[in-house]
Amino acid sequence: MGKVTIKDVARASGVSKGTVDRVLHGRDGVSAKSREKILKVIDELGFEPNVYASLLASHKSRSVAVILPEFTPGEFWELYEAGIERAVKTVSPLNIEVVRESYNQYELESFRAACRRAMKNNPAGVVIAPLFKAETSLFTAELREKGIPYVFVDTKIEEDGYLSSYGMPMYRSGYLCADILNFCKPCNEILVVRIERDKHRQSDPTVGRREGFRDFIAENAPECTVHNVFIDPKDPEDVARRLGAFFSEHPGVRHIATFNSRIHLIVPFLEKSGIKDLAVVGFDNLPANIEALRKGLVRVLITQHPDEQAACAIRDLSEYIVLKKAPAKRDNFVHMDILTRYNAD
Amino acid sequence: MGKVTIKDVARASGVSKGTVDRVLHGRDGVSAKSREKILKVIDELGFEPNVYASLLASHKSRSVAVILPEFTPGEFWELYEAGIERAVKTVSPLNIEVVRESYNQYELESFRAACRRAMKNNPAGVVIAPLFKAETSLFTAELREKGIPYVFVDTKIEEDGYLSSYGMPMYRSGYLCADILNFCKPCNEILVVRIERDKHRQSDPTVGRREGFRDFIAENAPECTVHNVFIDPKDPEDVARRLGAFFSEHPGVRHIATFNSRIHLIVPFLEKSGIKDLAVVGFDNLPANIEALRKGLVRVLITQHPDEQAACAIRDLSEYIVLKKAPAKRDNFVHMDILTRYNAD
DNA sequence: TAATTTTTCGTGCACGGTAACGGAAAAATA
DNA sequence: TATTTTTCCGTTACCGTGCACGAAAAATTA
Repeated sequence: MGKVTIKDVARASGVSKGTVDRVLHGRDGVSAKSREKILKVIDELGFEPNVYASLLASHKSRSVAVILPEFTPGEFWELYEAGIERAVKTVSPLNIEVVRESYNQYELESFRAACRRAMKNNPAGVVIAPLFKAETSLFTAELREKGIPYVFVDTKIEEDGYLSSYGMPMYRSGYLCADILNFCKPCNEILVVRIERDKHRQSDPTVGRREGFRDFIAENAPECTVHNVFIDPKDPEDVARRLGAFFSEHPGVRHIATFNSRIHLIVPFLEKSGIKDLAVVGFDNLPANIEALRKGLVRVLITQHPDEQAACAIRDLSEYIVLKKAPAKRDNFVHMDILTRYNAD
Repeated sequence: MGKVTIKDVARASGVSKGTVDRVLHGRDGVSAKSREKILKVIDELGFEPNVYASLLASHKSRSVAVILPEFTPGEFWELYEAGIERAVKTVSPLNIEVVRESYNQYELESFRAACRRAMKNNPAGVVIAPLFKAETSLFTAELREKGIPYVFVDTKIEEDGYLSSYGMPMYRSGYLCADILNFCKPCNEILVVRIERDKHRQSDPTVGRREGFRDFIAENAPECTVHNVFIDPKDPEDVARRLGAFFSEHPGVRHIATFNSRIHLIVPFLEKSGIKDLAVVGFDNLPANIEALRKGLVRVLITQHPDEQAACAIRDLSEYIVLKKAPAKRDNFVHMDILTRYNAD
C-alpha cells in the first residue's frame, strides 16, 4: 500500500518532483542544501524508484558492451554465454541492447582492437574480463574519463572506479582444492598437472590459486610432496608422454590437481592407464569436465558459475544505467560450488 | 524501433484508443464491425501491449499467498524468508503483494486453517510446501477448480495441475551424503543421528534421503555397519546422554550423518567430548550449522537453497499472473551445494 | 416525427518517472 | 545601483495503457 513515489519525496522535502529527479540522477543544478534534504527524505521514507515507470518515461535505447576472450566450443569462456543470454532477455524490455566483443586472450593487440570496437558503439556500460592487466588499466581510465560505468568479471584489477566486480576468490579456491584432496586421509604426495599454454605468461590468472594450494599444504600437511608436471595443451600426445613418465617414476601417487579448467585433457590418459582410486580435483564446469565427473574419472570439480557472473554484471550495469543506482555490493565473490558425480545435475 | 502502440492501432482502424482498449480487454460496448476491424489491424501491425505501461496504469493489486510451516529463529523454514523478501522487492512494482500464511507442521488442523485464511484473500496465485500430502491434494483441487495457479516448494505431490515445483532431489541427496562420508577411505561404521520429533510421523520428508543413503552404502560399501541413534529434539540433555552411551560402546566410529537440518544440536556434545578426526555431514545452511562448519565440528553441509526456491516460485507465479506465461521448466531441482569451511562464505 | 432508451465511442485524467524550458532569485560584474 | 550572468528550481508535456464520464449515434417507442 504505502508505496513511496517521487511525489511523496518531493512533498516531504518541500521541493518539486523535478528537483527530486535531478538528485536521483545526479544531474546538477541543485543546491547542496536541497540535495542533502532530499537524500535524507529518500532514506527516511525508503523510497525506491519504480523501474517500469522509469523506463517507460525515458526510452532511449542504450547498449552494453561485453568484452570477453573468444572461445571454441567447450572452452571455459563459453560458460559466460548462458548468463549473457539470460541477461539479454531480462534487459531487452528495458531498451538495453548487449553487444559482444571478443578477443584472443594471448594477443594484446587483439584485446586493444576489441576495446576500440566497443568504444565505437558509444556504449552506456561495459563488462570486461581484464586478462591484460596493464592494458585494461588504460582502457578503464578512458571509460572513467567518459563517465562510462564498467564491471569486472572473472578477476578484477586493483583500482578505483569500477561499478562492481564478480569473480572467484582465487586464493580461497586453491586452499579449498587442497582441503578436498586432503579430505579424509592426509596425502603424502600430490601431482599437480599444469596444462598451460605459456609457462611464462605475465599474468597467470591461476597464480593466486596456486598460492592458496601451497599454503594449505604447508599449514595442514607439511610432510606432503607436491610434484609439478607441465603439459603443452596444444600437443595432444604430450599428456600421455609426460604423465606416463611421471607415473612410472612415482607409481604410488594417488592425488591429482589442476588449477585451470583443462582437467578434461588428462581424462584419456586416466582411462587408458587404468590407475584406480585416484582423487582428481579440477576446476570449472565445462561439459567435458562434467562428463569426466560422471564417468568417475574426476572426483570433484570446483566451479565458479561464470554464467551468474555475466548475468549479475549486466544486471548491475542496467540498473545503474536506468536508475543510476549503484549495486548493493561492489566486490562480489561468487559461490564456489563443489561438484561431485552426484550433484552435477 | 518500430514499437506498435495502442494509438497506432487506433489510428489505423479509425477509432479511438479507448475503443481499442475495450476490445483488448474483452469489455463490451463495441460494435461487431469495429471489433473485427480492430482485431484485424492488431494482427497486421503485430501489436503487443507494453506490459509495464499496462501495469503502471492498472490499479488492481493482486496477491500471492505463500503457505509455509511456521518457525522459530534459526530453524530450517526461516531460510525461505530471504528469498521471499527478495521476490517481494521485484514483484511489488508489478502491484503484486505477497501474503504469508504459516502453519504448524505437526498439526493438520493448523494447515487447514492456513489454507482457509489464504483463500479468504482471494489470491491470484499460491506457493505451498505440501507437508501434509493428502490434505494438500484436497486444497489444490479447490485451487484448480477456481483457476488459481500454484507452485510447490520443498517437495511436490504427484498430481497434475501445478504451475511448477522446486525442491531437492531427496534420494540423490542421501546418496551424495553417503558418497561424501565414503570419500577417501571407505568407512566401516557410520553413526546416523536421527533427531526427529516424531519417530512415527506419517510422511517424514527425509525418508527419500534415507533410502538414497542406504542404497549408496549397499552398492559401494556393503561391509559398512550403520548405527541409528534416536534423539528427542525437545529434550536438551538427550543428546549428551544417548551419544555418550553410543560412543562408550562404539569408540571407533568416526563417521556421523544426520538427515534433517538439526546437525547443530549435536555440536555441544562434540565440543565437550573432544573426539577428534570426525567426519560429520549434515544438511541445510542454518546459521547454527554454518557456525559449526566454521568451527570445524561439522565437515560438510549439503544445502538446497530454500531462498532460491521461494524466489523462483514467486517469480513463476507473477509471470503467469501478469503475462499468462508458463515457466520454462516445470519440475525444478535446485542445485545441491556442498559446503565446507572454506566455501561457506 | 419527436421523444426516449440503448448502443457505441471519444475525451481526458491517472499511473510514476523523465527531461526540456524558462523564470525567479542569488551572485557577479559594470 | 543597474545590468548581466549564474544558480537553482517549478512547470509542463510526455511515455503507453486503463478506465470513468459523458456525448453522439443508432435503435426503439410513442
